[in-house]
Amino acid sequence: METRRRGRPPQYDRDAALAALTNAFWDQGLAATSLDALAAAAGMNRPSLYAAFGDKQAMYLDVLERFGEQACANVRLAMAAGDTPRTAVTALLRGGVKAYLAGPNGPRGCLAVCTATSEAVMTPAVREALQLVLRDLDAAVAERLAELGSPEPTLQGQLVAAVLHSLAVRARAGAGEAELLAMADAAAAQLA
Amino acid sequence: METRRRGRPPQYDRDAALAALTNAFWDQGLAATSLDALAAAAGMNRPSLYAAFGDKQAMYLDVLERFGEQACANVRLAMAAGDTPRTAVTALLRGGVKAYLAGPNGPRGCLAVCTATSEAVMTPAVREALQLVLRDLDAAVAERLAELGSPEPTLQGQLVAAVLHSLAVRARAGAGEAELLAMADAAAAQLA
DNA sequence: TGATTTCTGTACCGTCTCGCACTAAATTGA
DNA sequence: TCAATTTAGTGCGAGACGGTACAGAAATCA
Repeated sequence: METRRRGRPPQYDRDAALAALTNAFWDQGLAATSLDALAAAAGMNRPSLYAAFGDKQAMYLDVLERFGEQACANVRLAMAAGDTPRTAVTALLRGGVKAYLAGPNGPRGCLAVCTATSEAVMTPAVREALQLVLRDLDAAVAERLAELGSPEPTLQGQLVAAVLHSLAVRARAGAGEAELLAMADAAAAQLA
Repeated sequence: METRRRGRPPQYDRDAALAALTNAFWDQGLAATSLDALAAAAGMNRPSLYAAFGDKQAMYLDVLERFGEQACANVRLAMAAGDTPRTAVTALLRGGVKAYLAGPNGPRGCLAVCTATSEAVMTPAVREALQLVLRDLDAAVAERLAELGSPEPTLQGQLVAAVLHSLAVRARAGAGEAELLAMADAAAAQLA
């Protein structure tokens, strides 16, 4: 098992702290979330936060990258449930709606699309990280569509991901579940 | 002509100042744009900015509302060029790509989708204003599609607007023009 | 010509924010 | 048992930030 290290054992759990940081950034984005808010959310003092996760932007980039990985895993999981392009895309978009409507302070959509985009013009590291997340999401959708025999999975994957982007923005802007599900079903009917 | 008012005449031009505030908010969003940056952009002192436009959030909401109006006018103008749903949607999406790639500090997409979304969870006024902008955009697209004989213009309008949202986010994240135009054309081919 | 009105510009204020210095605490190892 | 190591916690400082008070400037009006 895990070898005990010298020195004072940390009181924080890294995964739990990252989850807490994710939640804080998901609600307010990078600029609007203070270090005090991040520290409070993680249950850590600021010096400990710095030692564990780096500066504020480094924390956000860490959160964004992990979020992208998790989002791709969710895409694969959701689309695995469908055995045709249509059923796979329906499952993906409907699952997206559910996820985007969740949040302790109200529907918060997708952390990447809904918060990283704002920082993208003036913060190259965020722009590049967001670009990677978007491309990985496109690729995950395209890959499953190819498996299911879609004739043009790359462009198709992009269009399906486009609907996900919009569903996320609309949910975060306050659109209702029925409206979002109707849009998801219409998109699946037309795109797959 | 315009009656001269008593007192010291203002040195700023309201429309020019609003345009400057729009540019500043478009690059960085609400939280990341400081008052000093806004004042510098508008060529005004902070007290004058406050007197003319209210507090920072009021400025942003003003900018967002006007942006939404202008965006709807742009949608109508772009779609008027098409005489079928397909040509109208193609013109709209291609025009959107051009607009989203512009910006003095790099591609900045759509001010509403790309910056207001981040603030939407924790700032009800921004969420509601964004919701209105999104709905007006949907309606503008749907209206023209109805004119051109689209069988289901409301849902269709939403899907086309969804592609616009995604194009904006992708442009701001650094996607290239060729890729965005290919996606725009594929979307027009499938949705109209 | 002075009063009144409206705007500009400087200074100021309180709070927030980021980041770090330093001490104390909690562990392992010699 | 004490040194070494690693982490937690408090306090600090400089600057940023949002916003306002107030004096001066520039106009109109009586």
